[in-house]
Amino acid sequence: MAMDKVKFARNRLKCDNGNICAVCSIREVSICANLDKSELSQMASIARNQSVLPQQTIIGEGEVAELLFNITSGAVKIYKLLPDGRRQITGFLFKGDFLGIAHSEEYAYSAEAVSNVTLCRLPRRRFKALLDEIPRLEKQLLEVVSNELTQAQDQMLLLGRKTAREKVVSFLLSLSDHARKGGQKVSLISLPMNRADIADYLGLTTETVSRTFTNLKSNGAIRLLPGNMVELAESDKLKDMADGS
Amino acid sequence: MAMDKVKFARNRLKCDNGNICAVCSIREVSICANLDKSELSQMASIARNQSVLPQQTIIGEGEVAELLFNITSGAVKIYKLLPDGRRQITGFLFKGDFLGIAHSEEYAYSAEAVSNVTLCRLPRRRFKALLDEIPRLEKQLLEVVSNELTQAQDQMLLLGRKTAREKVVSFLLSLSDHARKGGQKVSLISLPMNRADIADYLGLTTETVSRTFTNLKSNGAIRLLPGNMVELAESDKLKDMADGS
DNA sequence: CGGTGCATTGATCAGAATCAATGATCGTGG
DNA sequence: CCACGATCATTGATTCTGATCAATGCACCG
Repeated sequence: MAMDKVKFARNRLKCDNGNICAVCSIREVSICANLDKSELSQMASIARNQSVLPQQTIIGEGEVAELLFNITSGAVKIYKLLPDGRRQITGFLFKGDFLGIAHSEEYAYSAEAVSNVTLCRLPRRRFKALLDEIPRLEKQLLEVVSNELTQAQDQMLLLGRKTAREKVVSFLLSLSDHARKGGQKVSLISLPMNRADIADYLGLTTETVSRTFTNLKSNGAIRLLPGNMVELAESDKLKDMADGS
Repeated sequence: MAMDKVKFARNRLKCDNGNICAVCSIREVSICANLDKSELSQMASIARNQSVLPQQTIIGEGEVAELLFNITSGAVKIYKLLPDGRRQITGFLFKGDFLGIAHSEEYAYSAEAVSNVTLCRLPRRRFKALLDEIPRLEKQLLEVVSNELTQAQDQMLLLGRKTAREKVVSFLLSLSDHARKGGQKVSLISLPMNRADIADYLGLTTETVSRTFTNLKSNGAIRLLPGNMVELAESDKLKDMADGS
């Protein structure tokens, strides 16, 4: 029965890490997509699972980058700080996202768990060595980083040129889009992060985020539901609001 | 004499593209760094030189990405537009920078020459094929893209959380830093782009950029010289101004 | 010499920040 | 189970930074 299976898997994990990648639920949406069995077992040999509680720091900007992570569940925020404490969240990461890529020896940003998070942890040196052995892995990584760059450029447009309302609507739509890719309902999304996080992601204050939500609510564009859920109106109308057209 | 050499090179270029990479002046600062002779000749076999006048469009957002470019001289701006014409310049590119990387089939941004520009043009399909043959090239590309991502995150911090003055000073310092890497004087930098470009890069208006320059000038932080040159004061003081500390 | 495009400066406005208070939610312990 | 406190979200009043509108100045070029 199911219980036994789980127990068996756990036991195997303790003494032998061999198949954690083979049974990984997020493999096909992660950097490990398209790897064959032997490549997966190479990955498994350097990978370890790890749990992180909300608010806990995963990596710190400027620290020596000894570990890389693949997010297997939960939400993570990555951010940069100014000396006086001003913060810019440069991204929210979810299951399947890769964390800690650094071309330099140090992390370029900090990362903190937003919700309960589980991670697949990889020593950087060994991962880099694997890149030489598994060309496909390097290709996947290049694709991941290119995607992140494109997203970063979209976010620059948002930060530099959009109004508060456009920023908030764009944010909600990007979460909705993310839910769509995960096969979930697109009109009902969850906001695991608090207002301060949203504000620091959009270059606003918590008060402005809150007022904008209220305003969108009274327009019938959204509904705020219990449990940090938001219901979106027809997305065509919202899509127009997101870029001012 | 020198004249004959140039003529000879030009003639070779017409009938045989063989050594354009071998003699490329920006090779070591570009994606072609660290390639061996045979790899360079593979690159050369698909590369063509191209000149672009100021203000000319090089690629357009949304177009099918058939070409990639390596900038061999001059300055290029890349940008994204909102439907109503608002513009965010996401980067200025200079010699050695790579242009047109797109994980999708379409360019994610537009690019336009700021000054006279010379390019090394590569058909995307053939370049992608080369990536499979030359692992080192893929490594270089990954490094380039990772670097751009890090820069993009810095720029997000700037756009979302810095004041007008901090933005302008950060911009000047980044140009100075770029000059330093190019082995030029760091206290005397050139601004090939106009005020509107700077504004659209920093998420400001031309008026605010202009006022901020005037203000920095009267503080003795900078001097505006003829020929779009700017002289910077001691960079320690400026570095503090760039992040509000 | 005039004209065109770009930069600067001035006056005013507006959107978002800041300062301040209140309200809602959740977890904890009595 | 309820009361309390802590944390987070919302709302209000006011301020301020940077945008907008408008005019002038400057340099380069035919």
